[in-house]
Amino acid sequence: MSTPAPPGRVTIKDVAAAAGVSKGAVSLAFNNKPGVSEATRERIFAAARRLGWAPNSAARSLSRQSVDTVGLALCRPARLLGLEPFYMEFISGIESVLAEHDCSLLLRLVGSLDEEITLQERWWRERQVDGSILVDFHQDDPRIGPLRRLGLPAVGVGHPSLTGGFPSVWTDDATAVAEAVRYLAALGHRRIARVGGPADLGHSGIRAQAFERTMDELGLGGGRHVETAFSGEEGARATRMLLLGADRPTAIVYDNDIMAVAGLGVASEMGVSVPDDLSLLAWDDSQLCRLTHPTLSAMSHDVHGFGAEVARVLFDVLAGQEVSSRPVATPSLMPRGSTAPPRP
Amino acid sequence: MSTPAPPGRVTIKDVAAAAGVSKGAVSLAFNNKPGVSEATRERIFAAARRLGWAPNSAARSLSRQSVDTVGLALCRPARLLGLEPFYMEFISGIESVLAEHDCSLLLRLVGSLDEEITLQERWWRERQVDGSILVDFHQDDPRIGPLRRLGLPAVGVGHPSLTGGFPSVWTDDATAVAEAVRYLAALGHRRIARVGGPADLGHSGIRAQAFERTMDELGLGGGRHVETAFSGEEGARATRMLLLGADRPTAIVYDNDIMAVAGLGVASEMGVSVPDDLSLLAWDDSQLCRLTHPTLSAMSHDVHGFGAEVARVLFDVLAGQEVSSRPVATPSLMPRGSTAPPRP
DNA sequence: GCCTGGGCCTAGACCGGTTCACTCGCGGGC
DNA sequence: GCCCGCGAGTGAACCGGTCTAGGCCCAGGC
Repeated sequence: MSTPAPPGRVTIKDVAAAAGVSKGAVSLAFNNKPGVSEATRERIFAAARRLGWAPNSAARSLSRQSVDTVGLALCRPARLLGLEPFYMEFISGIESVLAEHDCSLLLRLVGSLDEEITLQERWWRERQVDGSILVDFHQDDPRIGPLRRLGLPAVGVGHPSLTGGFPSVWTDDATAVAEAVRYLAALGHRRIARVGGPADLGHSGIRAQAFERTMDELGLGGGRHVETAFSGEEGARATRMLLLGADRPTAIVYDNDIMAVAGLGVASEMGVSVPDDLSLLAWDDSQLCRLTHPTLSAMSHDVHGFGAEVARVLFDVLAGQEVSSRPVATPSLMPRGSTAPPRP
Repeated sequence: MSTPAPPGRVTIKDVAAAAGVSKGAVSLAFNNKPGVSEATRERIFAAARRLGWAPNSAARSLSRQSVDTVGLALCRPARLLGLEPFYMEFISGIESVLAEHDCSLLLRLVGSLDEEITLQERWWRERQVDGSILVDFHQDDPRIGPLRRLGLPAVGVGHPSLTGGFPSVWTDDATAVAEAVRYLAALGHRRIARVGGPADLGHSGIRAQAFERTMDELGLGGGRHVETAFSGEEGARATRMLLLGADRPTAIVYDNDIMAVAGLGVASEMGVSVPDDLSLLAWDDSQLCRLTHPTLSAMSHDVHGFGAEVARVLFDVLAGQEVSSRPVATPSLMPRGSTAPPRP
């Protein structure tokens, strides 16, 4: 055929010329708006295809005043993130919904919440994002004030009591912790410990409280927790500490999968048999829980769906709807090989 | 003070007016270009700070003809990705370099290489990215033709023989595999097996060849491999198969960490003692390898640095330099608790 | 026959930056 | 005294789309 692609970049003007119409018509055709006849529309598409044209996103963003991009900053060292199956799964859930809207995810790893504040301010001021997803809320999270003042459209991942006015999506961790503890108690465990995240991290705090409350209700005393930073190494250290201490627990609940795996390693290293001498319960239930021996019982939830729901709420926010916070399904127990009645 | 931020969005014009200069001067000041005096520059910065202004990125992209964003599409199911510590670490390495250039990473999970081709074409045609990072090359990778024709600036992660003309960054897997096999042979192992990725995946193919060649050289016969899709489950299945088959191997080399962990679980489940009855060698050496009992010996490399180097090469490409492919450090053996001489 | 209305399409303003050609004022050299 | 050059700063074109106001034409109603 003829008309090889022009040497420089091809713009809407070239397409318009090739189809014998004005720029406006091309724009209408490509945005599926009325105002061009079917025949013309076809001609325009043909010309665009022939020239290999697609609308320049910067130009479109400029006049549309929206960039079809949302931001997500993760504030944990990469070494930990890579190990947490949670996030990739969560991200993929987010993306599955974004893709339906031709929207992109801007991902950034940051070192601290202050760094995230700076980043989000830049993203918003420079209009690099239409809105953001905020995760890992802390008690009195420092991001809330600055970002709310900024007017950044955002959705928070975490209990509404933590997200300070940002619409939120959360799992009911308190109920899930209660279920976990009651299950272990029902098996006959009386000395139950918990290896959690840092207490100032919102959901860790909630889980910690729920743990103590449930233990109290069952008349098992406060129960011990150890705080860690979610890393496998610290999970191992915490487990070692618990197993070496007086009043060794017969069951341990972990705040994520990786620490539970590490705990299993420690038990094996110390010659403590799982589940005979020690029951272990993981959290999140990634595939990792099925790879160990024994397999890990876990509090299981649909992380992909969680991410998807978060994205949906963000779109509601962006559409200007007044959205209310909403919970997604509560994690539920998936018993496997690492939990059993304690040895008499 | 006075001058509260204007109700609508604030633009360069507002800042110019507030500082009593022209738009051009503001632009010069903000881009650290000569043409404005120190005093004026200060006044402009003060005004911008007061109004909370930052240059609109869409507008800047439009006139600069660059978007300061690079693309990365990952083509593996999220369920696997989340488990592979490799990618998050790799991404964080990429970002560490991008951040220095005020550049963002556009990340997308795709389902197939064809989907990736479509995506990259869109990204490039719409100028959503200045360039891309291509990973997971296959033999005769279908992305090469279309994307090279497109003129997409990109860097390939993988041996130059795979990346079809895209400048590449790679680790010398062949040498690393040879080291792994020689090490096991030196311990006294004669029946060594390998659990690898799909053979049509470039680096798996290279490792497979190197494995066979090295086994041959050592007079140990071809050696057995099993192909998997990198998932823990398949790693477990492959291990089970090897251990149940005739001529059970005394050592197994895995293509990533997660399969090695799964292999360890299977050994434990089958009552095969590691390392006494079976040696296991992982690949990548994420933190995971230190969490199991016994700890996993692994071929170790600096994944973060790998990602950083890839980003650096991409910037060279974007700067229009004629760059040549380059290797990063070869993975090297990190012996731990999962390898030992075979029981006599 | 005239007016109305709707379908199709165009011209041009506009989004908010960057950049280039140009002006202005001033100091220095001869 | 005149010219040159340079630093500072301006105005307008430009990037490539979207979108609004309006023009033209034809069918239909009274």
